[in-house]
Amino acid sequence: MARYNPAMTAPAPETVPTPPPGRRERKKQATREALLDAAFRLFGEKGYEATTVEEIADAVDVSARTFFRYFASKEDVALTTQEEQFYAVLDAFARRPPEESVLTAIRTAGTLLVEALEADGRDGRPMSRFDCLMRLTEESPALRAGSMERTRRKNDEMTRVIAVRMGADPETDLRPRMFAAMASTAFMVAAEAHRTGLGGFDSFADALDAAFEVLETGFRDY
Amino acid sequence: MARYNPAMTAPAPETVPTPPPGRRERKKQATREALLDAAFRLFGEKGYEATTVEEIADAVDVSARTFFRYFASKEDVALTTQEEQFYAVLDAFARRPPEESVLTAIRTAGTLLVEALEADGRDGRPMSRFDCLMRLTEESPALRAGSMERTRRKNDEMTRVIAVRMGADPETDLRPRMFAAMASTAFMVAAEAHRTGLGGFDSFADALDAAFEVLETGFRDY
DNA sequence: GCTCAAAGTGTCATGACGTGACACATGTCG
DNA sequence: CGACATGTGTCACGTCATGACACTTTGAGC
Repeated sequence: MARYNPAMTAPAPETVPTPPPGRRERKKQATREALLDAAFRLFGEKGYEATTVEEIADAVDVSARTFFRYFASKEDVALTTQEEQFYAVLDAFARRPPEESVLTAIRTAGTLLVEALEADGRDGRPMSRFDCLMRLTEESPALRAGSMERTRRKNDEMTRVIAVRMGADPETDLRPRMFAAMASTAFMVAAEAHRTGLGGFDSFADALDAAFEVLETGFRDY
Repeated sequence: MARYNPAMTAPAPETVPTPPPGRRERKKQATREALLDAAFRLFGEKGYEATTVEEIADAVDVSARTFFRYFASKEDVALTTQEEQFYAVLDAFARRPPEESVLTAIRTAGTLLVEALEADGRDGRPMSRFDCLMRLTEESPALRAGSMERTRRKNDEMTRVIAVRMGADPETDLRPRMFAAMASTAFMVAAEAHRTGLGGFDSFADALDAAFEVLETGFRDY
């Protein structure tokens, strides 16, 4: 497993679809970011359940109603980050060299990304959203539930990409879907192991690697 | 689980822990059952989200406050059934002959139970809670989320039982936990396939068998 | 049978999440 | 500037969930 991170994504050179964002759009983005920041700061200080939407909105000096125009729910503001991370993994997976097996490609893509995220949180930074979310997910069953449901929905997309690599039809062949779900399972078990200290892994990346190793070895011979 | 079908489990001959349930206890059980019945009837008629706790309580002629003394939440009343089914599988798994592999034992236990549940729903019965719950879970993301989170929590118990069969230490060895999670995954993917018609399985049991077959075959060679 | 304590229930109040309606203000563009 | 679109605040409402307290039923002991 590669241990460091070779320049991951060369963002596809898009055909300048950037109509210079006007003041309105900029303000919107600023508000959104401010809400995210306030939310994670408060979540970190008081916990997820104990933080109310009103507090988040107040911290940014907008009405609670406005909060809900940016995020569908309190859960949403917490899990948006995770959603982005999922797409990062999906993207990295799709870019792995085609000669890699499905499992190897997912494993590599996932591990590299997690390592990058973890490195990001070090060097005295207050606490990355990644780490914060990890703690929140440990603390709140409701959030965990939401997180899993989102993962499940995203698995449709993962399934399609896997099916392409396998040359299988995801509508009739259960394997792509099962593989996607099994990979998600590896992530979730690794997260749980890391959060709760189970297995004594030093990092999420280590736990994830161990989880994938189990997938690699298989289930049959026990 | 069957609405009737008295004592499918030969209850371990316990040392007469049955202090003849008095009128109080009987009334409580009756209320609980009535709430469950009303809930599933309304859920079936109007859907999960559209049914309010007040309606359920009214249907049984108790206050909404009382409802919450029987069930922690609306979700709870819907998923209690599933919880029982989980324990049925866990129990059946634990009773499989010790020479069976972990995977075979889970697969057999799960498939047998699902077949029994499905058979239960046939022959003109209105609609078993099993089927109803399947539909609800399809319809409501919130319920699905809750269902998965509960499954995840239950996996701790499954992990322990698997660890025993493997002779492994669940605190340091990730495998039992991963196997438990993978088995749950098989159930969830099968349920999804069955609900959405994906793969064209005639029954949940068929879908489940196919999902387990993927686990059996493994992930490595694709 | 009577009394008393425990357990179950109803009522009221409260708080948080989430949404619809409508008016206001702030930007965007001709 | 003026017209229009878009974002925001305010108000009202419905639902879930919980705490507090009082009232009733039930079970147990005498």
